[in-house]
Amino acid sequence: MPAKFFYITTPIYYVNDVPHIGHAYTTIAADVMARYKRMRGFDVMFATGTDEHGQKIQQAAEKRDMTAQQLVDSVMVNFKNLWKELEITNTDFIRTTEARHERVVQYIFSRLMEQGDIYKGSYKGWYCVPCETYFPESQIGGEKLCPDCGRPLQNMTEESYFFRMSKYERPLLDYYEKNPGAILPQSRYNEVLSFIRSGLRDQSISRTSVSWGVPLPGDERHVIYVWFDALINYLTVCGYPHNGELVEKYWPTVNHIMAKDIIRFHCIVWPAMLLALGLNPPATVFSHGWWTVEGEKMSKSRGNVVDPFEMAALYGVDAFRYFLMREIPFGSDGDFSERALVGRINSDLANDQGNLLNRTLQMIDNFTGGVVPFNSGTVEDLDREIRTMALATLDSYRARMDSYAFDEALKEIWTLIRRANKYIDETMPWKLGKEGNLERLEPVLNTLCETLRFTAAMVSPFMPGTARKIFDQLGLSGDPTELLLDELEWGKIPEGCRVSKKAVLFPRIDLKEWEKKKAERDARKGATPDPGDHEDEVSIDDFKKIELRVARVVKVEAVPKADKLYRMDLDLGYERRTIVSGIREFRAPEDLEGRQIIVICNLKPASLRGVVSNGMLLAAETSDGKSLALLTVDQEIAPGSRVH
RNA sequence: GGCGGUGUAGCUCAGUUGGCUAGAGCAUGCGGUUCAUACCCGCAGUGUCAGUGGUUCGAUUCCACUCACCGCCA
Repeated sequence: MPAKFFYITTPIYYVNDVPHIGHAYTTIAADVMARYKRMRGFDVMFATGTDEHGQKIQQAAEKRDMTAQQLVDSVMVNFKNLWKELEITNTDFIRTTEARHERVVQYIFSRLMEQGDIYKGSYKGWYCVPCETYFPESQIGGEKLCPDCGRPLQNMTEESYFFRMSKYERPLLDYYEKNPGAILPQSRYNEVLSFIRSGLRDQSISRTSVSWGVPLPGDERHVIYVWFDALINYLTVCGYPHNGELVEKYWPTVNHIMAKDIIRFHCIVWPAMLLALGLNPPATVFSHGWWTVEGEKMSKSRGNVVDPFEMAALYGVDAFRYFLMREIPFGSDGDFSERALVGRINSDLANDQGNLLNRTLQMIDNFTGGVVPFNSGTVEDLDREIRTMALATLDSYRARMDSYAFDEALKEIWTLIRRANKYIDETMPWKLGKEGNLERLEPVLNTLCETLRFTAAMVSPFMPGTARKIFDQLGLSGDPTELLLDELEWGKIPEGCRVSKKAVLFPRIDLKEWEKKKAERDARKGATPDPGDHEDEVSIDDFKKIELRVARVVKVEAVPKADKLYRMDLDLGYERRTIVSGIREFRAPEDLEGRQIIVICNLKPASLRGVVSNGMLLAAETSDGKSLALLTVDQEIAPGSRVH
């Protein structure tokens, strides 16, 4: 049989960030696919890693008074540890600061330069220094503020090397038109194609303003832009260019998994680079959705970032993995809530799956002396129906897995599990046992054990630990994560297989108790708020530039079509003025009118939802954004008084 | 503004090329069962299938428009 190869990757994660649920999700999905492909007989290469270059890293290191290398060395470990904790079976872990990688980046750059796909030019545009990004005119408006962080943009002209991407517009279109499955889900495919059709421009791939990166061969004033550098990791892992054999085996099969925010690099820039190198574009680029948390966008400033280490510790690695893969279709956005996770644990894992194993084992202990009945008794239609269903489930499971429909694959398994629970009620093995009807009891219990064996096999890419426990308790030898699905046959439980009932797979979580503990955890988290980012030092003169004054709130009304905004009329003594503030969700108008507040008077006016705001009030907000306190004065003072 | 998508049971969603009484899981109510983790099994539901109009013998499914929300546009 000719060997089958499969290469799957996660993005390399930027180390200027602690690992969160988003990283975990991508990597778990890739791991599930990698494990599944191994069980289909593929020789799998599975790579993840860290992106360690770029200006943000450089700046973060300076702030902490360490070298960039020291910083990345220390932070990178968080990712490695998480993957170990989550039982990720990656075969490589690539860091962009490794020599093996930098060599490949420089090789590729030089080669593309030689063949005329890279040229030197200059880049002009509006640049945000902290975000390391140029923004198009269409996104920045008249204020020239960064759409991400709100800070002022700089009009920059920078000497830069360019990748001749425009040249690959037609070849890319040809490729995608011939390979409609190369970008999944389909909605992303459509987006990418319409983007390419609107015309491709050459891509800037170097920076002179940054020093932490791969030096550009032949022009040391430049550093290679992080994205160009980062994408190449996929080839480095594959042994490009020196290990032609490896490239030949794995590269044609490469699947890139990532979140939807970075598809353009993966579906346009990267495939164009590959075409330039004479390599095939990725076989599949799958972009999945984003998780909100308890219905809200996850962000550091809100303080609602989900820590995967914490979730795994609280609920177990398998339950966490199961939830992420089951809760939403791969490709869609979804909401992460601990309550929903607990719901899935109780209903799917404890009641349906865990209980099926538990009650089956108990009956084997009670009625057949702890040994799985073997090839005996009278098999009836009902037993054959279960067998047929298990085999059909295995088929549809494979089809779902092959198309990344993880949630559907799991639903297929659970339909079988529910059927098996019903089968117990239909056959009433406990009654057969008490009656001593072994003729009927034995095939029934055997059918149940076979069903459990099948479900363990199918579930093992998602929940490897659980699959092993099921095998262990059924008394089966071997590792379910290592078996081959295509060789899975019904009726192969060996003679004399002795079960050993142990702790239940998933204990039911008592909701009342859980709520109490959750409240305690939340309270503890609130006690030490996340300080967020700190600002640079300022001089007293800087501070004096900010004109703070006491104002009396005269009138407050909601801004139409804006959930969060108030239009507030203020009395400053020497004048009246209007400001717009985003505190509607925290205070009612009657709680504000008549109060004295602190206002920045010399803030540049800004129009919010069509209302011009001439200043800003001051308020304190917790890092989770859930509560807010207004700044005021501790006794009445003339409106307009200056605050120093 | 341009292109694309979504709107179905209390919640999360499935509904193939238009056709039997519109489905699943969770949650709710009632009944059964006792091997089992107060579990499992059965039954019961509720739906102007976003709205309006059109094509058709027949529309959740096709077409047009309206409303709401979302994605992409370096």
